[in-house]
Parts: sequence; structure tokens; C-alpha cells
Amino acid sequence: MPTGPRQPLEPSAPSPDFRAQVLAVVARIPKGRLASYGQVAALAGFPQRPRQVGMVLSGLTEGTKLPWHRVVNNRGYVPSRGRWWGAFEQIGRLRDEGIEVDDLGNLDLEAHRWAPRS
DNA sequence: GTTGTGACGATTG
DNA sequence: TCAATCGCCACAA
Repeated sequence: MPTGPRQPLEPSAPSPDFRAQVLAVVARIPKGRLASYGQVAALAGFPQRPRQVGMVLSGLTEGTKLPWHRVVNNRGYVPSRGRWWGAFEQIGRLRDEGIEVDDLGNLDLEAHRWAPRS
């Protein structure tokens, strides 16, 4: 087939698999726990793509059952880049799980850091 | 096909 | 400690 070299079984699988892996990782975050974007990316098998994690979560939107609100950045606060209102709702959900969150989205990441086991 | 942007992270100055 | 910059890659215009 003259369509060019394609390697479907490469370990660095691009888009669709990456997204599925990220969603799978987010789904296993226990209640009352927090994980950073980089942590989720690493557990998904792509330790160097935290930004794409955020992009995947941005595409979830309403109706998802995933605990997307348990994902915060490594600085320990809820990001608000381009969706301040969504961040506000995220803060409310975290408070509902017993996590202390400031109105600005500041929280104690290390105190609630999700400890994944192999 | 090129450019710009984005729910980040790590490094450098 | 803070600010600026780079890296990485997918997606929209």
C-alpha cells in the first residue's frame, strides 16, 4: 500500500489512545484525593504531556461522570485559564468532598495528594 | 501547510 | 521567591 510508512504499534501512540488513558487515570482518582496534571499524564504513560491532559479535560464538558475536579496543577491551585466559571464550580465540588479550598482556588495539594500504587 | 493558542511543568536568570 | 522562557503536542482558523 503506497500510502507511506505507518507504525500502529508504536509505544508513543498519539491522540485517541492518549485521551482514553487520561480518562482512565482520572476515573480511578479516589474521592477526597487530588492529582496534578503532570501526575495524571505520567500515570497515563505520557510523562511529558501535561498540557494535553488539560486539553482532554476541557473537552469533557457536561455529562461526564469522571472526577475531573480532582485534577489540579502542581502549584496546588485550581486553574482558571479561560473558564473562570468552571473553576468556580470545581472549587465547590472539592469543598463538597471535604477538601479545603480558598475562593481563589488555592488548596493543599500535598495534604490530599493521591498516592497511586503500582 | 502555517500560525496561534492552550484546564501545565520544568528550567533559567 | 518571582518572572520570563522553553518544551511538548493537539486542535482551530
